[in-house]
Amino acid sequence: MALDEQYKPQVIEQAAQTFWQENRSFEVKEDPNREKFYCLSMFPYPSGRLHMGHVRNYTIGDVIARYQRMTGKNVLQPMGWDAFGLPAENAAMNNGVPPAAWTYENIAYMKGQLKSLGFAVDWSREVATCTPEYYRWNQWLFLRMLEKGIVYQKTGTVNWDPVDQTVLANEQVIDGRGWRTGALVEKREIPMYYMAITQYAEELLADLDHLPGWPEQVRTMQKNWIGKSHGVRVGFPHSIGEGGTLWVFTTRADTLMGATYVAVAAEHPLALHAADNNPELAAFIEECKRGGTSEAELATQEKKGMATGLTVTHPLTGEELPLWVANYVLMGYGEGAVMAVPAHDERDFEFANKFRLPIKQVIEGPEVAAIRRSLQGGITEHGESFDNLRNELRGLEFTPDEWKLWYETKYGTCIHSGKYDGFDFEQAVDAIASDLEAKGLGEKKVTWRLRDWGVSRQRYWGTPIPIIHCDACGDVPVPDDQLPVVLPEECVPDGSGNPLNRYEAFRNTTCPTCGGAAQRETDTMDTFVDSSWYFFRYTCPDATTMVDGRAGYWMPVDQYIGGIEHAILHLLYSRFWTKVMRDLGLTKVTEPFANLLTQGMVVAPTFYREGEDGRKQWINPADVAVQTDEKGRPLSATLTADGQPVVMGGIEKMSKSKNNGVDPQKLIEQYGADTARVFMMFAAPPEQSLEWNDAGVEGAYRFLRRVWLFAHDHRAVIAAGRGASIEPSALTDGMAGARRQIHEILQQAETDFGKYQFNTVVAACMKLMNLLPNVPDAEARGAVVAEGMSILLRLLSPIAPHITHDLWRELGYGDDVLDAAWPRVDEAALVKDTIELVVQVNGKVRGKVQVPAAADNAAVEQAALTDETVARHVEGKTVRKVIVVPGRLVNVVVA
RNA sequence: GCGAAAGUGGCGGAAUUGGUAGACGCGCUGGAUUUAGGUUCCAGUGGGGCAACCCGUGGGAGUUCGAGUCUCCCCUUUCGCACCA
Repeated sequence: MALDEQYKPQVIEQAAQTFWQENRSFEVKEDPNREKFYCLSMFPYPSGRLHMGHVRNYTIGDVIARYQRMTGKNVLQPMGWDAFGLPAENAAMNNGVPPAAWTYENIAYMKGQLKSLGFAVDWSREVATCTPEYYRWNQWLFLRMLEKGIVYQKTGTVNWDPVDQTVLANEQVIDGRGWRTGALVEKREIPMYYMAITQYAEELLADLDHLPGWPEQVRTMQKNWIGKSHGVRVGFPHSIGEGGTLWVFTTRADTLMGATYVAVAAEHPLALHAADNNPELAAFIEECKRGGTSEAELATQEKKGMATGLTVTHPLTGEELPLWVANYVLMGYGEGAVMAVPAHDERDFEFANKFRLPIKQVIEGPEVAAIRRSLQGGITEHGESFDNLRNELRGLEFTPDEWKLWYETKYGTCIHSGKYDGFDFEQAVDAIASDLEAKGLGEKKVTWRLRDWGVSRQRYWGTPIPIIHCDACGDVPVPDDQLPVVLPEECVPDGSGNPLNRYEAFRNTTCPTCGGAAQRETDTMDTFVDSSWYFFRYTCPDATTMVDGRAGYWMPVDQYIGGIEHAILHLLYSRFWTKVMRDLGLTKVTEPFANLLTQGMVVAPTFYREGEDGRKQWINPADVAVQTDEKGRPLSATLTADGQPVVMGGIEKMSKSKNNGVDPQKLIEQYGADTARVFMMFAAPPEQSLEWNDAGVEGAYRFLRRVWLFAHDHRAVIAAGRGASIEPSALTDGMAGARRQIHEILQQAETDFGKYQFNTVVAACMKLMNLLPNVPDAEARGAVVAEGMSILLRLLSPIAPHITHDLWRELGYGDDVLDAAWPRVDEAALVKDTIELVVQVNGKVRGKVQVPAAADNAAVEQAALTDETVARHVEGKTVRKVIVVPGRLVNVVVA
């Protein structure tokens, strides 16, 4: 007994976890007679240790899984490892250990960490993507997609480090330079395999409307990413080289009459042709190749361009338009060429303004017409009349604001457009498209922003692409009976290219078709392939095919939980793979994730000192003391070790680079898993970012200890009251009031649980805990306290499973709170005789009145007007109307 | 640059979705217990004012009897941008 009275999380958590393990509490089987619930958290990359983001993600998932189980569902919650990827290669370069050994070691350690958090995971279904048993199905499906024409080959642009002679990931390019060598990175075109996700663009877009369980913002982001746009393909005839037509795509064909030049990407064939006898242009094109390939980098770089000296012909006016090469036009996007309408496109305007290209207004909307009227006869900042200005544009430089004032009109009426004058957007597009079509120089067209998915990676630690290159037979798919193509696990990358290229035993093979000597493809697959279907494999991890019938029971995932940073790529690729699998007859589901919860980041304060070289040295918050004023406002911070000041760097995402991480392991050792879980659920709602706070952790611990101590102090009371039936009408007013509050809190908690708003669920549990010691010492106290405690334990059990597991048994409620029935509100406990109404005068609160719950509006009005303060504010004024919101408030409108 | 969000006390956040702004927790202040530190317990805590009251949800306008919530403009911060996962 004496030992019991202290809250010792390490002891009870160990005992609870042993109980679950011995009883195989979380291993589940398909049961067609029970409603299933597939609860899935995004699997971790085995980086070495869990970070707080993991802990938060898996705690949210675990709370949902345990809650759904208590509502009676057959709940599957699996776990596995996204085990291929770049960090393993980087680790190998640093410490000489092969990526495989490093990865498996990390998995073993992190699995132990996950177990110590008490997650209700069915570990018998564990999957690691770096095992041949898993990735053989990446290869198998790749080959099926190749057969169906969904996988194909073409060239793609990569970041090339000329010193290390290797391809770099975008992450490895810093300010246009290789992260290890510091060399200027170049763009390089290499052959790659692609997955034709654009074949599914229409369906991927349309099905977003059938995902009501996804956050609106994620659906919008995906919609914009897919980017369906209706426009016109326009041809500009030219006589460059052997002559031909330069094609562009535009969504604004109504502005075609305002096109004043045409720009192509540096890699465009016409640009290359023009450069043949123009060294200056050739140098410029070379310059455009510098820098990385990421869209953000390309879009924010300074706009550069150079005239080719060549022209193309405007398809409608016959006018000759200058042909430019511009770094803001991308070869891999659309036609690699654009028509430029500086008057009605901000980027074109900026470019035209810089290079003094003509600007021709062809659209006028109501806003601009109004400005024109106001300026009529007036003088602009440039000292010229508006109409003169338009004629003089060629010689003037404009600020973007000036341009906006005169020309920015989204949609309007065509002007200066010959036969199209007076047409609106739709009429102009229709007329121009049909005129172009008649000349064979254009037609209406739908285009997509979405591009096909390049899956080839020039890296070692990934799924080998199952292709064999034979001099005689070409590129030959590896036959199914030779799968998997097993990745050798002993290589150690050194930063210069893919070690598989030098690994003869892997590379050299025989051609499956002719039997002659041949070479394996050494590129591996993008790791997004691994994560695009792992949720299928969990349902049948030992299947001898890619998936089997068990997937039919569990899929789709009922609740998917993961970081918002995956809102587009991972989720889109997974949706695509699921549809491909469906078309191959492997599944009936068309969307993998019915409901999606995108959790926020874990952030923490940062501190630093500036070194002599001006570099910031980041100091861990654990080593810093913050001084506050008497209201608790932070004033300054000092390093605990030397007492000298450090700079407060603001709140940032927990990261190694800012040295503001908190190690979950230390937290668990100090306070236990339940405290960690309660704090994480309490400090913020799941979708918002969560600010780490050591004092807040203490608060969570204090709360759990109070629960523990109260339960132990009131064992006898609870034992006596447990199971006793409560007759609401026989309770004293005080007791009925206490019981009503308990059920009101339960009602609120129920709603919040349904919304997955766990921070207020914890708040509800705290309120219950504050209430229970104050239940009046009267008849039926034991029964009410026992009821309240059983509600508290059940509400809390998904969040703090260990302490509630222990207390549920200790207090004699049952064997296992895991399968206890979810608490239900007793409507009879909620009944009130009188209610309090707020009385406002002209919208300001002036008083409160008690009225019978059944009072009608007239009686309520009467009561409101007799309130002393209200009467004072109404006195001498005319009551215009009285608004009564039943059960809420009365608003007296006076004048 | 493009796309998507967020902004409420000293801090994390709450607000039945248009109806009492600040639940719950942290911090802070005062008190009790303790040899002391810690723990625990009690009280207070948006700002101003003796008070009546006034002000207050990033800034500015608007709709409404009533706006943190709806509409428009602006500012700031965060996430994603196709080879980090």
